[in-house]
Amino acid sequence: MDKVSKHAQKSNESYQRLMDAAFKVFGQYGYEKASIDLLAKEAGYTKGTFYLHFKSKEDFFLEFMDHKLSVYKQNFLPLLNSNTTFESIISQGINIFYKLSNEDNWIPLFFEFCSIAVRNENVKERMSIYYREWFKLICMVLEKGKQANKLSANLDLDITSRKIVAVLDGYNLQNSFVSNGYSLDEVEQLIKQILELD
Amino acid sequence: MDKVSKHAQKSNESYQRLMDAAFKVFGQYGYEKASIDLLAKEAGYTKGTFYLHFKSKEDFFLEFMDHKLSVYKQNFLPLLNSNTTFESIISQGINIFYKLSNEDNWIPLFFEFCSIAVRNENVKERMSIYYREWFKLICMVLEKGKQANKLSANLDLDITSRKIVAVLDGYNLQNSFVSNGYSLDEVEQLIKQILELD
Amino acid sequence: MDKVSKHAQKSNESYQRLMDAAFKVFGQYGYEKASIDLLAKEAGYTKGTFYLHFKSKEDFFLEFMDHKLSVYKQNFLPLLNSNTTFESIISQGINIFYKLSNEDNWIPLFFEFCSIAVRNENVKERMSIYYREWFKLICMVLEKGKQANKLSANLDLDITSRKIVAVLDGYNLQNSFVSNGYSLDEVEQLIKQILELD
Amino acid sequence: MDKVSKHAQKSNESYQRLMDAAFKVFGQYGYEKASIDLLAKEAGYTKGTFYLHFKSKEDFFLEFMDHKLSVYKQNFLPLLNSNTTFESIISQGINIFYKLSNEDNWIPLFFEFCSIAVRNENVKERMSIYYREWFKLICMVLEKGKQANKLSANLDLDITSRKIVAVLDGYNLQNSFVSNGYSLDEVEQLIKQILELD
DNA sequence: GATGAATGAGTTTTCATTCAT
DNA sequence: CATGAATGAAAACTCATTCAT
Repeated sequence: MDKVSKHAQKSNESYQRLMDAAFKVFGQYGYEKASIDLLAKEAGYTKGTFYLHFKSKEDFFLEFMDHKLSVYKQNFLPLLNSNTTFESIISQGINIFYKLSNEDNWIPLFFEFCSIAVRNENVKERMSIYYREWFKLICMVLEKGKQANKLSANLDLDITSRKIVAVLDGYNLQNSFVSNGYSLDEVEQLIKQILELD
Repeated sequence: MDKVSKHAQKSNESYQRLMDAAFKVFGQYGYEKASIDLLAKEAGYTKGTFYLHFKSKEDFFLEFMDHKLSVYKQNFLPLLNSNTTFESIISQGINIFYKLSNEDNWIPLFFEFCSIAVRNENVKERMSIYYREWFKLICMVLEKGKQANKLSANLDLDITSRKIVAVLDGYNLQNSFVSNGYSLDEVEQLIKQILELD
Repeated sequence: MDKVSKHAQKSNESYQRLMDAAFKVFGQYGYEKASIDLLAKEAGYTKGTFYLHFKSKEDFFLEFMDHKLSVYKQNFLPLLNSNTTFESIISQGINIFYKLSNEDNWIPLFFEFCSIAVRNENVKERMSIYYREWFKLICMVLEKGKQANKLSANLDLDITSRKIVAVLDGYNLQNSFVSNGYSLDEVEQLIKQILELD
Repeated sequence: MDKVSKHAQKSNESYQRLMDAAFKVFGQYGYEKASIDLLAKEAGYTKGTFYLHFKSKEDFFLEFMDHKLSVYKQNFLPLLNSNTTFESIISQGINIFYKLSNEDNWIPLFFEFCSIAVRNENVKERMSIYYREWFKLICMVLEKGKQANKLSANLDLDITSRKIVAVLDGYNLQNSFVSNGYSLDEVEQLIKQILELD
């Protein structure tokens, strides 16, 4: 293994470890209270290493956000190639959503994204992209439902996807603060009602 | 007069001015970046005066949150005594929600509440209370629908109120980041679908 | 003594002490290595107090420069109202210059001003003003020489004042690095040669 | 090969490139703000290479100073072997001085040397040597004037050379901050006055 | 020779909080 | 009631230097 690749490998490792640490630290402390010091220490490095990779805290946050939202969405891609029934795909989708939502730090992180986005155009832009991709992905899944004659040909997929996202976001919000809020079963039931599947 | 009894002084002018300033400053800068200096100056006072009324920034934030959420809910109380048709009450409610949501700083502030709540038990407790009261209020409205035979007697009001809140929250979230998201009409249509009014 | 004046008095005192500390600290360490920490400590305060009075290090430096250059020039004002012979006024002026130049920290500070001025437009602007006032003052003194028929009516005072300043600056520069450089007597002799007094 | 013998390696390409970079970078940013990173990059290398050649930033600066001042003086050596009239040699010297002074970065660098010298004995020592050599060189030129009977045999060359250097330094200082300061012609006129040539 | 990852001490700046007036 | 001077802890960011490759 030559010099170059050894250096590159080390660089990659520290980059990755900083990203991983960010998930934990930004989730746990929020953007403002997550210090670079803590972030770096959590990754097993010192501040200096952080600035070797990123030129500022905001820069890093943006990059981390891109990374995190991209990974988040990839979890849903298998739905597009699934061979099971449409109803089953819907259920699976909800389950994946549920699993991801319960990952430590994801919900706090998501609120952080929202909270910063309303004041920072760069972050807002990323949220916007994230939502659009979200809608598109759901539209693609719903399209399969139409092709399988499970959904009415009249159903406006754009609007429907937006409704579904609203219901899921609303569910997460509510469950963060109210124990014994409504259950996943009820989410599924509501989504099926929106899809006129029942 | 000790700090605790300060809660009783809500009629004070300085108290009110600080609350108003908080709505603006916390909304615009977020909790962490809103300095006491700025807060006090916005209210027309200096730091010293702030500490005359509140023992810490967190304390103040908590009291402000109580104040703000309480004022927020009061906007919906007229719905309970309204004499119009049930459908009209629903429409009115959605309109009030829409108007409040578009008030400057409300959405940023709400995200701030969420973002802090997931990490701070005191704030979380308040969010929890807020949501419960929200549910209760909607239940009371829906009860009128049942009495007017507009809603099925079988409809589980607890679950239904939760669904409605989710839809409204989800709508706000989405509209904060995606222009041309779904419209108020669609919200109303979806809520009516949930209520099986159509 | 009322509250206001007590507060104002304290404020004045800390401002003054910070200015005094600056003369010592900037002179001793130079702008870059003079930390706010040290500056404040030298004045008997902490960093926070510094930022109560000045919004940044650069801002402070500019204000300090104004202050210092203004005080510097005031030392020469008595020359304008002196009643002695023109030759004596010239000698006195050179002596004042000599005394000020040998004040601890003045020369280092002056080099600092020069060194920063070439890279910072704000500082350069101040240096430019300083020099122009310098020229003007010398012109006024020389004018007295003309009125007393000690100087040729043909002498161009603008050019002459510039030459004198150059000789004095050059003297200071040289004496900072070379011991046994040329003496004050020689400066006086050279200036008299420029003035065609000999 | 130890660090000390590095002085002998002045023919190295990397050495030369670092020296050239230093002229630019120290001139542009000043000693404190010129980072090794930038210095190395400007020379086409990386930090590591820098430390291969020099043991510290200060060390490098000292060596750079030696190098630069030595190159500076070499520009005047042709004057010693010139065959033209004494007056013409004087004019040539002033012109060389003028040309060098207007080289980008030279004046800022010179102020940097001064500014550091008053606080650093090593740097001061080099400035002292520089000035002494300067005086010596001028004395040698003036000696030619004496031999050609252009200068009075009574003229004290040591003192005269000091005066000339002061005038030149003063000219540079003044022209750095005041546009429309006195002109080269006036410098020449003043120097001739000092030499009693007029 | 040359690279660049990693460090850690140091720098400017902000800000919640206290307290004498 | 109200002020504002003073504090000190903590934050983002910089940079000379080292060293494994």
